[in-house]
Amino acid sequence: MDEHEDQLDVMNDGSLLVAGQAVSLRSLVADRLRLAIITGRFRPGQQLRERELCELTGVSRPSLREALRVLEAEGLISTMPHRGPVVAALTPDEVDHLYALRLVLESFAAREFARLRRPHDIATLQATMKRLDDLRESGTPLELLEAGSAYYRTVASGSGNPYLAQSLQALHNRIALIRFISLHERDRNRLTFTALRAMMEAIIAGDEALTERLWTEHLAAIGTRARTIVEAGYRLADASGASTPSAA
Amino acid sequence: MDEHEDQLDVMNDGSLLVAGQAVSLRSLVADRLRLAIITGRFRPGQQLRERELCELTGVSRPSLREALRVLEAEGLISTMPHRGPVVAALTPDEVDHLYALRLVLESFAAREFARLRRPHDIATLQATMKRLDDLRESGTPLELLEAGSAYYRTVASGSGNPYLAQSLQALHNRIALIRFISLHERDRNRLTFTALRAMMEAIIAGDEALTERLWTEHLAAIGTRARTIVEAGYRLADASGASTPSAA
DNA sequence: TATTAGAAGATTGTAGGACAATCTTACGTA
DNA sequence: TACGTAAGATTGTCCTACAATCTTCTAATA
Repeated sequence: MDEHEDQLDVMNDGSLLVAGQAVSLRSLVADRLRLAIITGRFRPGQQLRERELCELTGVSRPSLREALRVLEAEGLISTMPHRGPVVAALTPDEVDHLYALRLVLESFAAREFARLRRPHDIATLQATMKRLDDLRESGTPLELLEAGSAYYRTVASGSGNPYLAQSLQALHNRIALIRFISLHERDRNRLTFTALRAMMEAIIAGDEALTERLWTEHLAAIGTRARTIVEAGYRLADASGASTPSAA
Repeated sequence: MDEHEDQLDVMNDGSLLVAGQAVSLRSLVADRLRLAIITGRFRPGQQLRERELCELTGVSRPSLREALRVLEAEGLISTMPHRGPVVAALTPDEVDHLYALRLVLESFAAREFARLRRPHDIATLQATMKRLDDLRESGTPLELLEAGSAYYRTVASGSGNPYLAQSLQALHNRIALIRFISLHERDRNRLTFTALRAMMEAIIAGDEALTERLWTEHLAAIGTRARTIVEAGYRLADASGASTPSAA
């Protein structure tokens, strides 16, 4: 049987380009800078100088500037007329707005996922959940960040709507640093693991109503936490409140 | 120390820039190219050559290329590795996905608008509706496009969520050409006028459920029309079906 | 001490050229 | 006649260098 529909591995991560040379330099630069912002190497509000970035990345200014335009369009940096690029810093209210938008987009994606129930997406979602379980005890925050991003990315992809997935990817990039900071709290992570598993099961069961309810609860919880982190200046604020699960 | 955080009347509309010089050249170039794409001067699928664009806009290649990156991030053009920028051309399925996303975002914005009912936004919405009424008989398609965009932009702004408004703006830019083509049909425009008025009244009345229902019906109607236009190759296809109002 | 003027630094916009990759076209051979 | 190959041309990409403008720091003076 000539079953060639296998492999090709097109569903690895996200953008797959045919061969090794089909990726432009500015894309690589944008990826590097995006990662630096997401992981907090460049702090929110920090002034970026093109000269330094050129030395750090090893590319020329035109390439760097084109990469900066991409990041600017994604909302990760903002450029003032003659003051250079600045790493975007969110206010608590902006976090609320972002999470409100995320709830609308992501719960819709999850519901569509639960409605379509495409086998391949289900398998991928289970694989990302297994990856999360493997990291549960000994995973670093960066590993957890990437595994969680894979989970949410799979949900977005499972909606079958590429534009929805693209919007969610951009939104997640904007809040990735907050998530990264939050992932340093291991006890809260356990609650998130439980929620993600329940959400996955609701999707696989095709229960759209339950999916929406669980997603709303989950986002309310982590949205509140995100606001707290930003209010503390993008740092873990070891709130005096000991351990109120507060899933609402 | 010196904390003068008094208001500077920054909340007029959206982005307020101090004087006339605070806009970069690449922004102007991006605006010009965006308008050319939206109004169909550059047809979907058309190959764009940087050299020609440099001559048309009168700017150097670096500035032009930075503008192209902005448009690429907005989804208005796509750049293949060594084949230059191409004006994005939507497939019928992509139109369906875009309108599905638009329904999610815009109906949420309208519901938030109806919930908040901020007087300033209500006044602006009424003004845009009046502008539409004034253009009802003698407005050109381009004038109608801009007036309709102002209506939808006001709805998005009325949600109070700037990120939601920004996402909707980008989405509207992608479908503007389809709307522009559709606006050449005067008889269909009347139906749209009626729908827009009803939707405005539902918002002002604060009736979120009615707002959602009307928005769903409206987007279903124009989404079907949009798909038809794309199927006809971005042209009015004078469908044989005479005049089924089809508000469902 | 407060205000203003000047200079230094940085960013932006622009120009030109070199290098690499791809597409087209013409020619030779089977 | 059809096909494969090679050369030319076009296009895209990247780099260096320079002019113009704005910000900001510093210093001098009222």
